[in-house]
Amino acid sequence: MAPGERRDAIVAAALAIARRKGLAATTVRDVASEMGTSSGLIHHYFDSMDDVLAAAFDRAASDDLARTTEAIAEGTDPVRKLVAFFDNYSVAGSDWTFQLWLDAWAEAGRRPAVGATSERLNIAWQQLLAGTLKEGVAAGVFDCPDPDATAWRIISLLDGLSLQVVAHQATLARETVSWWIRSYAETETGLAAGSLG
Amino acid sequence: MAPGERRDAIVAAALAIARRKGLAATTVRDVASEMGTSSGLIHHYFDSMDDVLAAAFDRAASDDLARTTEAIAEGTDPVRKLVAFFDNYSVAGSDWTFQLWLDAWAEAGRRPAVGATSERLNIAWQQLLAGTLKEGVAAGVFDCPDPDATAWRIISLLDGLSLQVVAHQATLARETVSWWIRSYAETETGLAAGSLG
DNA sequence: AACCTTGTTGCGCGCTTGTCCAACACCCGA
DNA sequence: TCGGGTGTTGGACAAGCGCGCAACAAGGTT
Repeated sequence: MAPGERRDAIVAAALAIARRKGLAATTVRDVASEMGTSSGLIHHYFDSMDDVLAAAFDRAASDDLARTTEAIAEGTDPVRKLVAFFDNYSVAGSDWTFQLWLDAWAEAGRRPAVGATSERLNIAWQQLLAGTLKEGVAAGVFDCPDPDATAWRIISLLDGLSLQVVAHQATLARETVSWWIRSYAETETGLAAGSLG
Repeated sequence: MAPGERRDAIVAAALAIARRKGLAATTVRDVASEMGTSSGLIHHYFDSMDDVLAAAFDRAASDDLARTTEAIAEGTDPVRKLVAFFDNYSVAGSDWTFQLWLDAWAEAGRRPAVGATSERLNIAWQQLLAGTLKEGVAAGVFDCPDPDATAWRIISLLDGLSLQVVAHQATLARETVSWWIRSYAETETGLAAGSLG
């Protein structure tokens, strides 16, 4: 086994648990059990459990981001790209992935390392969307005076609504949220109602 | 000491700790130590720690809600009421109150009592805004086909943007967020640009 | 063959958590 | 004066945590 591969396996196992139980509830023994190894092994590759969890969150968000970036890169039609963005945004996947974001946002103000990671990834998501918008504007498909600001607003509305879906499961229906977001994005980009499905 | 007063003192102590360390990191012993009493006392007034944290969060958020409700009730002009709502929404006050919301959303999935409280208060805020919108519609000032849905969207955008301000302090400026929200509310209510200041 | 590095094990120490409980203090009505 | 709620204490408890450590396995170097 190549060096670093074992490390990756630990992160992957930690992530699997975290998606299932939440970041805070993921323990050294959980990870070891998931891998079928001993708990001491984890400490051989990581100085502390905090480091493992930070790496797991980083990877979860990075993976989602990479997958979404790829999905967007495939098409050429700006409208399709926008749809791909919404289909891949974190809450569209597992609820626990979004729960990871909730955990990160709550801890961001108190733990600098977590805050830096979540800020970096949040900005990366915003830039992905902003880039898509800019392409659409350049192609004459979107009418959007300030794509950067629009991207922040769309992502924030998405986060705010997703938050209700994940934290309070009965308050808002997932389909309703999806519909509202698409409508809002149409307004912000000057698309005709229903363009985003 | 009047009955219930001791209970309030526990809630106040728990709130003080929660603001300092976070809702999730607040322990029975922390609260007892803050009060200068024993840990057993907390369980004499509360069935579980979950209940204590829920009560602490409840108090912080309820205070904000009551203050905002009062501020809105003072005026008669729907536009002024809407402005009052934005001026009093939690992030407009102290960052630490909004930080408690972040904590509560993250903990909602793990602590049933906290989840129920945050859901209830979220809905209360939404209804306060929805009520204001409905009044405006009845008065012919707002043009808003579905005030309930609009209220959810405005609050979610507000939460999503506030989240960035509080969790990642350098990413978005508070004034920018305030401006975006007002613009969005104008769009949703058919008000002329700049009506909300 | 002897040795050292590296990977891995599994146990257990020390600590913290929420919860429970027996005991004590106090005060008010009988 | 007595009795019994009520408030309060402080510690015991089991469970769970991260972490360190002595020991063993295996392979490469000398």
